Amino acid sequence: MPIQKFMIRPTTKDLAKAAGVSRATVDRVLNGREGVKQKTVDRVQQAIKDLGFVRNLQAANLAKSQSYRFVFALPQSGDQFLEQIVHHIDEAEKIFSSDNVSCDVHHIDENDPHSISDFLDTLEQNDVTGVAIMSPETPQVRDAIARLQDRGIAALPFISNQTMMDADWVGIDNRAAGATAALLLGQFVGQRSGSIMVISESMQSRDSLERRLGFDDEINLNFPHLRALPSLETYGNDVRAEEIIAASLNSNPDTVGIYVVTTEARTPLTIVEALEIDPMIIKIAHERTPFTVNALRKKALNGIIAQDAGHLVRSAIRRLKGKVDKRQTLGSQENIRIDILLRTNV
Amino acid sequence: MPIQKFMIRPTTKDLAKAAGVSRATVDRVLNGREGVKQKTVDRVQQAIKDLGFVRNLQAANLAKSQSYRFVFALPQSGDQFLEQIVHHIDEAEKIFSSDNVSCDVHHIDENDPHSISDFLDTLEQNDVTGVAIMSPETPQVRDAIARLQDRGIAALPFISNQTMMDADWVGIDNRAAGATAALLLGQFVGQRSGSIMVISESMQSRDSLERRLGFDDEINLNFPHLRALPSLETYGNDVRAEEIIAASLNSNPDTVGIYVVTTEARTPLTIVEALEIDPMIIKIAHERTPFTVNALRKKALNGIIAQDAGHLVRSAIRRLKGKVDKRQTLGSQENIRIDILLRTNV
DNA sequence: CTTGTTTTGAGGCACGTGCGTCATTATTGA
DNA sequence: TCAATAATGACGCACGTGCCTCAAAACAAG
Repeated sequence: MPIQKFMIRPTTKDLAKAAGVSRATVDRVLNGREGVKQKTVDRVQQAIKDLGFVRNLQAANLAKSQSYRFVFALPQSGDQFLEQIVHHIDEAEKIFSSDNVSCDVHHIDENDPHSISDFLDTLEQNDVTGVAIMSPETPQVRDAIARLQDRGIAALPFISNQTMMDADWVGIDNRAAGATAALLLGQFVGQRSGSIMVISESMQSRDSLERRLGFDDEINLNFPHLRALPSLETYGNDVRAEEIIAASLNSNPDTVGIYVVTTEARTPLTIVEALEIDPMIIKIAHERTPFTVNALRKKALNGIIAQDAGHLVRSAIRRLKGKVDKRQTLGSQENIRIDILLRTNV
Repeated sequence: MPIQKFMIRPTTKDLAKAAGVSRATVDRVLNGREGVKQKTVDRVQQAIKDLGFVRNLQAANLAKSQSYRFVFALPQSGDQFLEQIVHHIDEAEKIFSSDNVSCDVHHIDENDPHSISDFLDTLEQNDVTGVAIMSPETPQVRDAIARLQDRGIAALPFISNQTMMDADWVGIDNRAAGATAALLLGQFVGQRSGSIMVISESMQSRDSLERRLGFDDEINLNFPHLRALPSLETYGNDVRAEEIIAASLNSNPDTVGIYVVTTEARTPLTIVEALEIDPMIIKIAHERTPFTVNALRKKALNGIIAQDAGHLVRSAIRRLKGKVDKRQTLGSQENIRIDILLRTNV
């Protein structure tokens, strides 16, 4: 017979029998209640090992009428990437509804660490089981996250990393993303040599900095004939953006590539397009949005370095759920890949 | 208050009250048992709509002690890609164990449609709830799949497509994958013009054919200075492979790129490497395996077009489960992306 | 020994659904 | 109208776990 029979999972009843105790005692051990002799605890633990017992989460949640209420604390910008995120949160809520997961989005002012901290402090364990926080790293936010966890609320840095929780966050390695942008741009430029314009909304954010670092490393190491110019910072000001981009093109007529570091690529790319520059100049931007996809299709953009918004959201939910259930989530599916999007695979 | 209260999901009890019937009748309607007047059915359905009732799958599975036993029917080749798939099946089994999912792998002879069909015919609903089938398209297999479904066993074409189930399969659009390979190769080659060698184990398989079609379309349309040579078919024979590759390089000294269509890139790439050809020749292959990743790292390969093996497996499981539960799985997470892997984002 | 304390067992209810049985009511046909 | 049939209700058990109470047993200290 080629097919193995399905192994019936042992229940707490089986455990009790194997350990020679009652179900009540097994229950006390499993749920860490006190009043059990160490010797008895050991016997039960041994039985758990021997039988390979894993408790039935569904049944447990049913009994507890446990439900998972997660909050995504996101910046309030009108950014298209953020819109995608919100869209995928709605979609994920449907997918996870059968696991009793519900999600809410709460917009925070990413420039006001105090208000973020205040908001996080208002959350109660009764209302919220976990929070995914997309916010720049500040001491206030860091402390608020620590307080959340003390109150028994799961917390997870989301997309924007927080140094203190190195392994425990959801997002891509921005340094590698920058390097990928550089490699793609460098290869697409080919043997031509010249300057590369680097545009960012601001170099204050950790994400932009890391991307830039990775970008420079790769260019310097593998494309010595290319020269990455200092970052042009738009500060979200369209007039300023237009001025500095035009000025840069003027003073660097050998520009062969443009790299938009920032999430919001709309402004810089629209400006670049209006300037009607040489179509041979290679243009790379980040994040898949309706705008960037359209730009790619009409060849106004040569490549997009992206992180899958849906995957980010679902991974965050799974990891928050994992924290609540005190399970460890499995690595390979939570690893967010750096996607390269071209015309043919968007 | 920024956070919405969690909506308590209505139960069958609520349904019964709302429809003015007993829980038994609600149950009869929900599970499609007969002996209920149409008028009553309608009233219950209306109540389902009104309350937005969705049955609690966990509780239902608990009551039925339902478990999902899936079989992956895979070719028996020693292919590294297939090894990855098997590895991810093991991993996925852990991830899905809390959903009562167990998976088995069964190797089939992909060249013997009869034995495949025989194997599928032996499966009983009691032993197996669903099958993911990776096999070339033949009438025998198609019919066996139809018989499976008649017997109430979910079936899903896996990676290898079957025309008859257009939308209902797990895998990538191979035509787009071929086009992506072409676009990447074309862009990497740059302004140089010349020939492109195309290597495949065999052009019999639908996958290879579709990739080749997509590849040619893209090259012809957007890279007129490049010429894709006729496919070199190795038939899995290493000696032959070496001969035809060397011969091709000899007669096409203007070769600027090499595209390995087949899943198993090891043989052709090893041969190419041994020939010590011009390192400027761009080399693109398919699928992420230890070999291709290593080749990418040491720059023996410029890019990989891949489909995420873990994602393929998990998607197959989710979709099989969806069929069994008679739910529709949500699109965006089941869409298998065409990954582009470079040195920096493997 | 007794007393007090800790540890354990027995049992029950709950969660939401599936699936029985049996009795009761509504509807139909003659 | 009466019997036959169809439709429905009332009720109970099951699934595996959490959590509670109360009593029984084991143990410690005096």
